Amino acid sequence: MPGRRRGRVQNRCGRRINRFLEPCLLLLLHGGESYGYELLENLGKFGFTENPADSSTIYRILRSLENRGFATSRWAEGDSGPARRVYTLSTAGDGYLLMWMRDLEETDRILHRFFSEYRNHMELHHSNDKKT
Amino acid sequence: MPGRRRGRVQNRCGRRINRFLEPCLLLLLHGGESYGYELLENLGKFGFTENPADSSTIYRILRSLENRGFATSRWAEGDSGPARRVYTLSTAGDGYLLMWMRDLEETDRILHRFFSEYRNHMELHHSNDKKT
DNA sequence: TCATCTAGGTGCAGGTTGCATATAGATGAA
DNA sequence: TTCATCTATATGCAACCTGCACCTAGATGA
Repeated sequence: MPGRRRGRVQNRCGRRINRFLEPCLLLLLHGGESYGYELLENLGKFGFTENPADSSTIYRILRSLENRGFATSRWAEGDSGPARRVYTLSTAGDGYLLMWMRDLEETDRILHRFFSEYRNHMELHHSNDKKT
Repeated sequence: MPGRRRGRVQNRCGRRINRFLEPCLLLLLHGGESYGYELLENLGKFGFTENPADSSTIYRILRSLENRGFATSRWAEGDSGPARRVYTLSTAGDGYLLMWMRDLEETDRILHRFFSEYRNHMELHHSNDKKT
């Protein structure tokens, strides 16, 4: 239910973490230069298989990474098909990925704090059920 | 850096999970009826201490829970201070909390898939460093 | 010639959220 | 009495994020 939309259901597909596509792209680019279309296909690693990521979001994130100095881009011809805008991660980009990693670890702690509260609460709740 | 805003830094404080305040409020309300101002204070359980949640968000979520039939509200006088709008979770609300729980567990899986990819990649990366 | 694939991109609308601000009753100190 | 402060709820706005629809255009092969 979270993420419903008027008329049609929004394709949120597990992307419940804000801007999660960004660290995924950073990690892929850390493995070597690449371009939008290829990155889109490699996102399967992160679970974007059933519900693939939207290409517009990817292109926008890549541009914003470049604007903030986390990557550089150049046009390159491939073996086939149209020219590609190939992105390379900068040193600042490496640092940014590390920052994202720490941020996501913090998110994980918050999540598990919630799980702990949930279990704790439900145990009390059920033991109260038995008493009454 | 994620979550920056023009001019000032946005207080995103690790709340990177979409609508995370909602399941927190649901869990608190599952423990018994309560009202906005009190809920705001009890959110500390979930790690909203250093950067407390914004009250406007809480009041909006409570209203939306009521609009969707997940809670009911009534005005009640307290021992002191102005009247309070007291919310009670409905049966549908219990189910909604359960749904949120499953959703967050899925989020956790996605998160750990990323961590696994990250560690995997960094190991390869470092072993390549040694070779060259 | 034309459909299809590859590749990159824009515009828009809907949803989420933090900040500023408004309102108002209750409380206690000056 | 006046006034600051606490308690309590609420609205408007702007920024941000994202999915969907749609567009352009080169390459490829039937």
